[in-house]
Amino acid sequence: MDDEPYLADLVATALRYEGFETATASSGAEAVSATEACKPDLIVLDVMLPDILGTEVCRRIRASGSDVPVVFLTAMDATEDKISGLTVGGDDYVTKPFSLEELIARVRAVLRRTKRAGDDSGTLAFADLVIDEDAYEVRRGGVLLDLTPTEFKLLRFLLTNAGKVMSKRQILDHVWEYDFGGNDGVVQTYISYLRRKVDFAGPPLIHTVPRVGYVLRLPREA
Amino acid sequence: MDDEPYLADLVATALRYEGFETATASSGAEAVSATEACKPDLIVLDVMLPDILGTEVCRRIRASGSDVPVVFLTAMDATEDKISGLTVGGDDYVTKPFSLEELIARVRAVLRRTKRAGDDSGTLAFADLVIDEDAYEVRRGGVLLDLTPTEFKLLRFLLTNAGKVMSKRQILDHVWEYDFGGNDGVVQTYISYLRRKVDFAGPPLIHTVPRVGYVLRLPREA
DNA sequence: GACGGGTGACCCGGATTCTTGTCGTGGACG
DNA sequence: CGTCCACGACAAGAATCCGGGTCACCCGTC
Repeated sequence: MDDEPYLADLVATALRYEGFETATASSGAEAVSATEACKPDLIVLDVMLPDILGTEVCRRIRASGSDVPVVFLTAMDATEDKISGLTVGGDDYVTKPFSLEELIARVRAVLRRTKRAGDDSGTLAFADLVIDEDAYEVRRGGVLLDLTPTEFKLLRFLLTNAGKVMSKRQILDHVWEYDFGGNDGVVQTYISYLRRKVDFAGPPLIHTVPRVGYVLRLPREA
Repeated sequence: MDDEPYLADLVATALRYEGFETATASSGAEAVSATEACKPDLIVLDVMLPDILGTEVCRRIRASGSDVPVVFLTAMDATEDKISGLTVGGDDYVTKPFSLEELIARVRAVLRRTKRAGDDSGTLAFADLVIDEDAYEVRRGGVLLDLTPTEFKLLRFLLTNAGKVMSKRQILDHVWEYDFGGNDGVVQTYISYLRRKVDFAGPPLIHTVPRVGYVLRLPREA
């Protein structure tokens, strides 16, 4: 499934954390056979594999008659990868280095799209806060908010974990790219940015739990 | 399982005390083989091991097809494992120095999450006292209490051991970090703080057993 | 070169933690 | 019955830690 072993584990763990069942493969050949054995609902596939290209893996899987959704992991610079990835039947791709939060959002989006449930419209909501993942839009009480990408991902993470206190470290691990080396002072800064935009009008939804972390939740009753 | 022998024993003892069955390994290689032999429900793994990195141990365990949950113990300053907690394929991580109480709470949380029970929502309760670990909230008879982190951990410890008298020493050993150097006068102080907040309204739940310790229990019938 | 997003450093004010000290209680013992 | 002592409750205070905000720098793009 991946060329860097720890990356496969990282992805698998993050997905398991979100309640998905996972299996990993360490080579393209293994990935093909594992797909036939496990009949997965979705495959996360690195383009760079030790034996063959991920795109080739995807082609073989398709050739075997499976239409399982595939999300590619691709190096940032490789613009060619993107093109070939989607043309070979991938459903989406994420460029490295990515954040776990980003990957999981894509996985959910693809699953949502392929399962024609239609009940879930690609929006997340909490109180009067609505996130449209497809349009990359956030509205508070109907008013469109102008967020930077990092702000958007941070808010989406807080929203998907609404009611749960997340530590700065957890936030850093999920929202920032997996090879980010900095400390978690950044999180404070971005919480500050978000508050300015999200809690500008209306009751505050982003709360600090001192020495523990941050939560998205309704304000306490007075 | 650990690089500092006494730490492994400390953790094992604490877990056994909580009713878990435990086995320890003193090196990474041993840990891998012991995992295959014992089929544990969960592994507590120190990142710094004498032979190989804990992350490598985790990788090998995963490679052998096991998806057993792993909780990492990691040094805070961690210049090495900048590749932070989740980045190594674990389900959760605790930074050293930690309190046993904290570690056990994490272990329970991971077990709760991985077992698709879903019925247990992460709350503990005794009488009209309810602790929500996700939201870091405590309520007495529905009224929200404002506790500091240390107060929270102390109350959680008393609650998980409701009805059992815990000595000041035990409390100190479980609630405070394992390398805490102070004396147990601090326990008295925090019991005092807790009483002021928890037993403020309603019958007292925190009781002193002179010369023995403290208990959380219902008041005696008059 | 200008611009905007992202990061890390800094300072301040306030909360939190831990220590110390005083006071009160209850039991032991002469 | 009086005294002493151990222990616990709590108050007060000092040191530390941490959150919030601001600001300056870096780096990419246009």
